[in-house]
Order: sequence, then structure tokens, then C-alpha cells
Amino acid sequence: MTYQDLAAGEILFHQNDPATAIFAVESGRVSLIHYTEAGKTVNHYSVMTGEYFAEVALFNEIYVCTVIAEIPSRIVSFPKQVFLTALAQDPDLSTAFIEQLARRLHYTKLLLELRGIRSARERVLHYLRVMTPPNKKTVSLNRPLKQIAGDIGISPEVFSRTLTQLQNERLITRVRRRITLND
Amino acid sequence: MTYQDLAAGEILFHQNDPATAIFAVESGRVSLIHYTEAGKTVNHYSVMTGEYFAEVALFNEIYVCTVIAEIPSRIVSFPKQVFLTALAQDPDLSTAFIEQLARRLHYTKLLLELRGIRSARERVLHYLRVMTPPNKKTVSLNRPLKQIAGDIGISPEVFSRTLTQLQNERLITRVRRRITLND
DNA sequence: CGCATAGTTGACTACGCTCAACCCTGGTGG
DNA sequence: CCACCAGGGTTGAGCGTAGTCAACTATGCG
Repeated sequence: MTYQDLAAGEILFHQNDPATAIFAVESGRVSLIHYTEAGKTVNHYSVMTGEYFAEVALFNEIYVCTVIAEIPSRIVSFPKQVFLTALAQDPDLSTAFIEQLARRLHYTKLLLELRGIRSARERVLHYLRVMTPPNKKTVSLNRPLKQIAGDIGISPEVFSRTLTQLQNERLITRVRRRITLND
Repeated sequence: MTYQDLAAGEILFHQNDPATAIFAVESGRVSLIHYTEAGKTVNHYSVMTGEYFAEVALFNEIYVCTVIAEIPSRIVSFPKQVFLTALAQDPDLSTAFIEQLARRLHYTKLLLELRGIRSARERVLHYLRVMTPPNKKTVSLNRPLKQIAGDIGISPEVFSRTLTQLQNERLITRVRRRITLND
């Protein structure tokens, strides 16, 4: 397990490089980029602080994308074989890793579902309902609203507007980042 | 590990039921539905043949959604504790399960990425590039453009317009449903 | 007491949706 | 062989909503 500091624009690894490690962002933000035959970039998403990436590299011979730092970032890397044998030998670790993957998969699917909804109003309502813990009515959004807006797929401004609109309609009650649903 | 056959409309389990198992669809299709406090459904996506679902139930006390069969379906269920202890005791199984989760997470993220692209133009380009077989430049869309538009998440009209626009810009060449990329 | 960052609000723009008419192709029957 | 029809596909016009840019406020931190 080693640390690497990347400057903005610095490349961590290239698509088709042999896959040797799995990574996590300790601080900063990196972008995953996909190249086609023609050399055009077709796909990128950003990985934020605290997230793993290149998990799929554990099971592939080569990386399927190129990773570049968007802003100065500190990256933790775990050599692939070390990580795999650790997983095989330590049931607690592998269970914990499975749990992380399962939760992230679940969350990602929810986001995908969200993207099918056109209206910002409905999308935000849907998001709030989904994020509210079972049997509770209040959810506290403990991340910058910017980021949440990004997850939902709308601009921060519209997110802000929509929240105040919903509050005016008495559909939600809001105190800072604690939001209560009044169904 | 047991099998269950569901008729169309039959319910496998309800939201808030104690989580006792993890499932896979052997044949058919089931729908995952989310209920709010007020009883309104807020979320659903479909699980196709060959896919696991309720993985997150492994780590939760209760199910977070209700599962209903859309069409007659055969479901395989693995009791939660059995599956968890099997994972802990069998490194090969846990590694295989991790691999599945990692791949599905990756694929889901790709779909999410596509939906995240605002501009119809860029979204269509991205889609075409992703759909084009490796080492080829031509893709043939052998389904009604309507359906494809639905997959991409834009209206058929806009899809049509966008294709002709791209053709005018010489970015693509189009003969009926065969499309060639001119990067 | 500033400074940086997050969040809010306003004005304007632009893009995609909707509805509608039209075109084109393939199939069917007279 | 043509007339008709149905469906997918294309194009046009107008509208609405979310994005953008900008100014401003609030909050947290040194």
C-alpha cells in the first residue's frame, strides 16, 4: 500500500496498461477516461474523495480506462496480488469489501433510475424519498449540495431553487441540511 | 438454495420484511418497487434473467424494496446466513462474487455516465461510439429508432434530428440504419 | 477581521419536449 | 399494376424548463 500525489492534469495510468493495482482517492478528484479506436474520448466520470476505483482491474489483465487527476490529488494504491490474496485470506476483509461494492452498486442503480425522471422537481423528490432511512421522515445531507446536485444530475442552482420551492409548497421542511418529508 | 416459481403479479417479498435471503432471476423478469411513508411508489427497476438482486439485503436487517414478478418467473434464493458463511469460508466463492459485483458496478456506471451527458448531440455520439464493435467503424442499429431513442433517454424526434445533423457535419455517414463514424 | 467556499437568487438563454403535419417504405388486396 | 393503408421516420413551430452567468449572502476558518 503506497501513496502517490498527483498534480492537476497528471496521469495515474493509461488505458491498456497492465493492471497492477487497485486505488482509492484519499483527497482530490480524478477523472476516468475512455478512448475509442479513433482516439476520441468517449466516456469519463469523476471519482471523489473516499471512493475506490479500478476495482474491475482486479479481474482484468489491463486497465480499461485512463485516469487523470482533475485537481491535485492524493491516491492510495494497493497492489493487485496483495489485495487479492488479502481478500482470500481474510474473510472479514472480503466481507467488508463485498458490502462496500453491494452498497455502491445499489446506490449507483438508484442514481441511474433517477436519471430517467425529466422534471427537476420530481427528481429531487424521488431522491429525497430514496435517501430517507426506512421508517424515518428526516434525511440529513452531509455533503455539499453541489455534489448532491451532481449526483442527481441537475445544476446546484436548480437544486437550491427546487428545495426552496418544495419548502414553499410545504412538501418538505428544511433546517440547513436536515430535510423532513411531509407526505 | 431453493427455487420458487412466481406468477405474473405475484410478490416475492415486501419492503421492511426481515431480510433472510439473496436472490437471482433464473427466468422471467421481476420489478423492484420502493414505497414511501405515504404509500406511494417512488422507484422501480427491472431485474432480468441471470441477474442477482437484493445483494444489499446481505448487510441490512430488512429489505429496502418490494419485489413483484412482471411475468411468470423462476427465482433462486440463497438464505442470507448460508450465503454469508459460505462467502467467509470459501475464498474462491467470495472472489467470484466480488468479481460479479465489480463488473456490474462498472457496467452500471457506464450507463449512468451516458445519462449524465446533457447534450443530445454528445449523447448520441457517445452511444454510437460505445455501440460500435471494437476495430470497426460501422454499427448497424437493428431495432426501431424509437426504442433506441428510449434507451438513450431522448425523444425519437430529437434522435432523428440529431442523426441528420451529425450527417450534415460529416461526422457520420448513414445508410438506413447502418451508421459509419468518420472521426 | 478578512478570506474562501458554499449556497441563494435573479435574468436570460438554449435546448429538448410536445404536438402536428408530412414523407417514405413495405405489405395487402382489388 | 395500382390504390390504399399502416408504421416508422422526418421536419416544422412553439413552449417550457433547466442551464448559465452573475451578483449577492451566509458560513466557516485562519
